[in-house]
Amino acid sequence: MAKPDTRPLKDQVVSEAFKVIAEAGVEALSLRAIAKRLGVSHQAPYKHFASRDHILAEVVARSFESFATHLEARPRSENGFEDLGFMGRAYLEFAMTHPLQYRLMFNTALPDIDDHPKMLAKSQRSFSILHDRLQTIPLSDLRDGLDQPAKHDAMFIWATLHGCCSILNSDVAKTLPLTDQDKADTMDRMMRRLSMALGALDAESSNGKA
Amino acid sequence: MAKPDTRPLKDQVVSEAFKVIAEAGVEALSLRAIAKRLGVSHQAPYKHFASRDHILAEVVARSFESFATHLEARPRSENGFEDLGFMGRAYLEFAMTHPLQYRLMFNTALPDIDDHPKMLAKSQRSFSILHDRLQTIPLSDLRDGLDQPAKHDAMFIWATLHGCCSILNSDVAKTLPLTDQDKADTMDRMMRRLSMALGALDAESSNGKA
DNA sequence: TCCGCCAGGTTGACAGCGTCTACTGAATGC
DNA sequence: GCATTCAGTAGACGCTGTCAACCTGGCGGA
Repeated sequence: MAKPDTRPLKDQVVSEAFKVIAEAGVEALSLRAIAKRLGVSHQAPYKHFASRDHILAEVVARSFESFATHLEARPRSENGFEDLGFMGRAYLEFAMTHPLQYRLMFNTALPDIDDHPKMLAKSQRSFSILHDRLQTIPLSDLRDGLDQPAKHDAMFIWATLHGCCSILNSDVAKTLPLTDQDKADTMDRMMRRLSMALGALDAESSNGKA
Repeated sequence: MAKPDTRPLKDQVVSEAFKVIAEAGVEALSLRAIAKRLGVSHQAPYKHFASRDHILAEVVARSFESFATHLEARPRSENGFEDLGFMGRAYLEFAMTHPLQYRLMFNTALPDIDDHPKMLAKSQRSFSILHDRLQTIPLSDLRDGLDQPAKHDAMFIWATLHGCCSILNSDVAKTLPLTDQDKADTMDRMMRRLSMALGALDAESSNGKA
């Protein structure tokens, strides 16, 4: 027997929306369905949120928060490259275990950021975790004369990680004959190639961990 | 004065849907709006498509087709690595000039593939262009014992390219202070890091083209 | 020539959606 | 004790995709 939820309706709405999106994706989010499930009229949520987008922004912000928390909670290492590897693993882990939440954050047409400063702040924090970590790691110099190498390398690493899980979780991947083992292998190889790209691993010296 | 479109309604519907998606994204696709714009009743398209998803699948298939065509039309090189580089450029080029179409193919919840074999075939062709090209290039051996290295390396390259333009075009990127120059720089650096990852470029020898 | 079929168009209806407006009742402040 | 404000309800509007019934012009066969 479920105990009745005594939290303010505002919190209940966000929780319920979060649950719906995690289970069925953002397309399935319906204000009226949520209101019905919470046992209130279809207009009640409007007393707490100006529009559907405002609820969505709240869920997105919350998703970024738990994503950042997951990254911070990775195993730590004194060795910068190893630590970066842990972060990469944590990134992939989150994306593969929370695919719809991940898709919501990175693959969706989000509400206008100007209207939702909280969402903006939470999303920026996720990127700065990666960027800050990179600052203290001696990556191989590419001598391409860019003035903010850490920023571009952060983008590169992010892009690779994102691309990997985004593709593996995408509908397009379903069009390819990929087993779960294939996916795991792809992630492993990607992590090794990533190490090579950053100058942390030679082709010759690699038959195990990065 | 626009000449009246004399093609079968079926073609007109697909063209119009394609146009809407390229201009305003898949969320803006409305059957009734299309019918109105074509000057027919809202039910007319149903004589040619079983549902909205069937129209969508047609547009997706067409998008994959033009994507593959764009990849095939890249400048060619006898040098395998250079040719791969051209392909990467062509990939980024398409994604940056057709952002909504790209997003449709790779970042959208697509119609069920089992119901749309044509869409499936067109999407597989895009991947096989990359995969086939890789087969004849001597990439650095990672000695990780995977039995289909080309497949996993194709996934890696695809993931990196996809991640790059997916992120640069995503709404999340708008939350970061990125100028157009930054984006171009990120793409350049990514292409160089990609070369390094594949063993085609040393850190020391790189201050120009890959 | 007439009949029937049928592909391709029409109109009308339905449920679901987000959102606007108006109303109600309870709590709060002066 | 009255006014204001907050939280929730109820109904309507226009939009969506989809189902059903109806109409119509052209074609094939008798």
